[in-house]
Amino acid sequence: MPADQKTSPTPRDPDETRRRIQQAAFDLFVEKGFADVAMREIAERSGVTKSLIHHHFGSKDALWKSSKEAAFELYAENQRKDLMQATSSNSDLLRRGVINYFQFLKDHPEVVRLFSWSHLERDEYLGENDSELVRLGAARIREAQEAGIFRDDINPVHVITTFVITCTHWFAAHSHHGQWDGIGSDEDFLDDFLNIFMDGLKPQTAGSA
Amino acid sequence: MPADQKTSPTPRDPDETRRRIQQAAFDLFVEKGFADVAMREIAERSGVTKSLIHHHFGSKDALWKSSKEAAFELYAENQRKDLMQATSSNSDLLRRGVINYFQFLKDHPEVVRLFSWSHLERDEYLGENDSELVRLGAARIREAQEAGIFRDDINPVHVITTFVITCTHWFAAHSHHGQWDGIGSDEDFLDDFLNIFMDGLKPQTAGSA
DNA sequence: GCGCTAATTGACCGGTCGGCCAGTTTATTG
DNA sequence: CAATAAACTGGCCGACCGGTCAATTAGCGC
Repeated sequence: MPADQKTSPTPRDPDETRRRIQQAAFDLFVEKGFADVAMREIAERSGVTKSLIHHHFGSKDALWKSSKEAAFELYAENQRKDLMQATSSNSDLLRRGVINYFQFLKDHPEVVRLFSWSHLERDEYLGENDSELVRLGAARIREAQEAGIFRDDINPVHVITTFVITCTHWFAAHSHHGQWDGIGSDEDFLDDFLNIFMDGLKPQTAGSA
Repeated sequence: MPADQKTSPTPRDPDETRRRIQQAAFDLFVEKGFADVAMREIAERSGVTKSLIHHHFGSKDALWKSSKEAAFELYAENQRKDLMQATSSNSDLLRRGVINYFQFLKDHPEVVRLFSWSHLERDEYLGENDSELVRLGAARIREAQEAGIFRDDINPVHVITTFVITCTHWFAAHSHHGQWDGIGSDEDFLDDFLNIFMDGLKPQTAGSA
């Protein structure tokens, strides 16, 4: 045959194929959620036949689960690193934790979105897995309370919850509320939030209303 | 009469029919989002044929839009009422606003969920509509800052954003994080959040870190 | 009563869904 | 160089998707 030989017909590489399928599925799930993604789309985007996806992953559900695992792995790795490296208890520790968490979410919007989909679909996978992280964080807060660094009339879990919620939802909300009049950049918001939050956590000087 | 006669074959009531379709659609959209709801389900749940839904609403999209409008109407009514009734600027005003907002979300979890779906689907309907409310709220904060009630080194919009985000996401997150070790009730969390938040908003006494 | 409009139905459309299966092609390996 | 397993393909399946349409039925003014 003339010029257009197929440059070695098909250099097979199952690992790479698997990876590309996984990636395509991940991107689509992040964008549209589980229900609105078709196997055909995943096949098309990864340049592979639908059958091959079933060969590698078995089902759409398995692919979805695999995507959640990938996202959670990213998330958990970051959080564990941050929680473990801390040795002493002081006010800056929490501040740095919040900044780190905030930055992670900013760098990984796809994780935020995938988690949101998963939660709305009443998936329990994430809730089961991150409770360990919350427990670790709450323990740190409690230490700081006992050391007199933070006020001790607050449930430590609620401190964690507040900052996790605020950071996460800031990014989840960012796209659609982005045009709110006078809203600032990510950094501006983080500054303001930290100022309120950290000052509100200071031990109170008795005579507060 | 012998119990099970059909009580006049079909007592037509188009308004009631419309209402039932609307309600069934709303409930299903809240539960599963737009993509995962089938017209056939809506028909079945409202005890009506699929064709009749098209007769009354035209299309699935129209039904979806109608659901969003209904949810937003509930939401906006509550918010407007709260923002309008305020006449003077003081610290308790914001506190009461937060409590009211929190209570509304607690009473209307379906609104929270529908908004979440809508946002994830990158719908701009809500963002366009609630910016007015945010502007009003931010103006109130600014007044309080100018009156020396709140610290003035914070962007008022970020104050609104923080409390809206936290309240909303508390309920959005509530179901899946409900089992976090040591997490408290809605009221406990609101108390703790308000304590941190309101104290953090107090004017700072110069020498703060 | 009569006729018109609107409510309501069931059958049906083309298209897409996730999944399956019977093959073909490639790499490995003995 | 066979033989075997795995990677990969195209075609097909029944189920379901949102939407349409012609036909029936009920309400309502005259």
